[in-house]
Amino acid sequence: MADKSPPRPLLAGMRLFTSGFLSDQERDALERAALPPRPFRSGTDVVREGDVTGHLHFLIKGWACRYKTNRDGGRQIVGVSVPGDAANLDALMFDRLNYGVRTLTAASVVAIPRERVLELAEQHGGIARVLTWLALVDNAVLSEWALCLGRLSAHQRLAHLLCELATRSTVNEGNASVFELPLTQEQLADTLGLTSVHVNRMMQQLRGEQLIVTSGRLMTIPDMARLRDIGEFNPGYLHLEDGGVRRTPSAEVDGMRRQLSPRYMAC
Amino acid sequence: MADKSPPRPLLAGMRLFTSGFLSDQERDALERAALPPRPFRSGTDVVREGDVTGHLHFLIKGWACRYKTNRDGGRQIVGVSVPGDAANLDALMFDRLNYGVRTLTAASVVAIPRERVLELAEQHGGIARVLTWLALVDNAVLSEWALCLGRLSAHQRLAHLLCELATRSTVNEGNASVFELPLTQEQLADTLGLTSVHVNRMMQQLRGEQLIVTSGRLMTIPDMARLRDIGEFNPGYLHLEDGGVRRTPSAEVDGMRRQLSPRYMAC
DNA sequence: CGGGTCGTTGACACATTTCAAGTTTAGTGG
DNA sequence: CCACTAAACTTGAAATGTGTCAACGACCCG
Repeated sequence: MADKSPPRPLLAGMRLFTSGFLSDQERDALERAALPPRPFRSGTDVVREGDVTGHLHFLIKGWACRYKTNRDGGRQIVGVSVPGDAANLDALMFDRLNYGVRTLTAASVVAIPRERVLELAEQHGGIARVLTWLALVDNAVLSEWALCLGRLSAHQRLAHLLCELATRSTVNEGNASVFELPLTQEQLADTLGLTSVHVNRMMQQLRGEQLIVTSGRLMTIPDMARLRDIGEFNPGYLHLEDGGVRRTPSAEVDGMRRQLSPRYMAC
Repeated sequence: MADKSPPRPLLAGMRLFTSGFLSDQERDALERAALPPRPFRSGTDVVREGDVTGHLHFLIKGWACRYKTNRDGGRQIVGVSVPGDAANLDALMFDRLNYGVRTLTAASVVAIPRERVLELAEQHGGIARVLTWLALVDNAVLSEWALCLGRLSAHQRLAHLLCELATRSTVNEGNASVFELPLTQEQLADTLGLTSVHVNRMMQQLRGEQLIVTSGRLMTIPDMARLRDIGEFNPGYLHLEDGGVRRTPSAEVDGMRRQLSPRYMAC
């Protein structure tokens, strides 16, 4: 019953919470560590490339992206964050970010001081675990993007990205999908390693094939199955369903068994 | 003083250890959890794409890679592991890997059962922390690769990769670098999102520019600075120097200060 | 009404792929 | 140690996907 009463349901929708790793007590501790939400205009930097930052940023509302630039100004988006996502997990361990974080829409962002998170992770197993889990999910997404960038055609890449964004931003309703896509064609290009001109053409192709229907920012995918097939998109890598390996259930006795057995070869 | 005496210096060279997060006690605990090393021939799968695995794999000797394939057999290498690296951190949290792990040379691999690692992370703050750190480093490398794949020319990409591998595989001696590069041109191509034919041509170009000298598997880079410049390579993202935020030194009092101050805006 | 961002188009240039040989190197068994 | 084979590396010519440049139109917001 101290003086500071934290605004309660700040982090409620965060993937950090919904993934099911945390006890109520752990959620409370994180809520208490969170700073008041901060609003951002669309297209502004939350953190600049190479900044020294002492805070983790979580997206309450709006979209954002991580991006890197090369010498002659080429931009590569290396991550898209939708509401509920962490924007810069790396800040937990690294002083200097090797990417910038920029909003793609107007957004509301909650920061938590890195040191507080590290302390909490030390005290609470669930928090330590969910952080590792989040990092590994980011990893899985980046690996998939590497496959796309390296081995898929422009046509496929665009299909793949649209599938991913549709899947992450909406609850799937049947085989169709409707959602607000805030990325401009140039931003899509920066994500896909293409030119905005070429993204435009590929988008027209997808429209011509009746794979997407657009009206302003609204994107409709009439037949997700077909678009998934084109883009070789399989949502497994997003790990939307799983998560929440809570404690370590039968691990104690199991671990001993495995330790003594020479049958580990069958890993 | 139980019956099982663990082979002691198994993990000694692992980045897990050398990053300086762990106490002696924590190292011991990990050593005890490690299974006996297993030898692999060059070019064999440690874990196949999509396998269910219950073990984390660490490379004691030799090189390996993580790879993914698309529908028509195109392969993309999404990670290269040198001795000391973890090969499949994701196994810590995910039942099914969305990539395969294949040796690039003859190799020796130590496995640790995932459940044991999770238990240990629960009990030891340092272990939890080093795992998160390793995941975030993997992340930083993948982001950099995304930038390369999306926004660098073939010439630059090859230069960049050679710089990275040189940096990771050897101690830097002055401005030159000599190391065994076990990747075939086809494997380089699978890493760079190119064709082996084109990698061949780019390699000849680099040779012609005196940026590299090859003799068999031996790769010599006479002037690292120049090659770094070509490939826009900056080793920061590898996080070879840093690591080892040990406990949370002045964090207690610092954290409080920051919590009360409205100056967090300057993050 | 005016200015700026975003989307669209066309013609052309070029980096990279594809295909289809050839040559060298490394590994294996006799 | 040689012969044999498969894998790795090279080479050239032609095809093509994507980039570049430059312009124009649509739309939004003040």
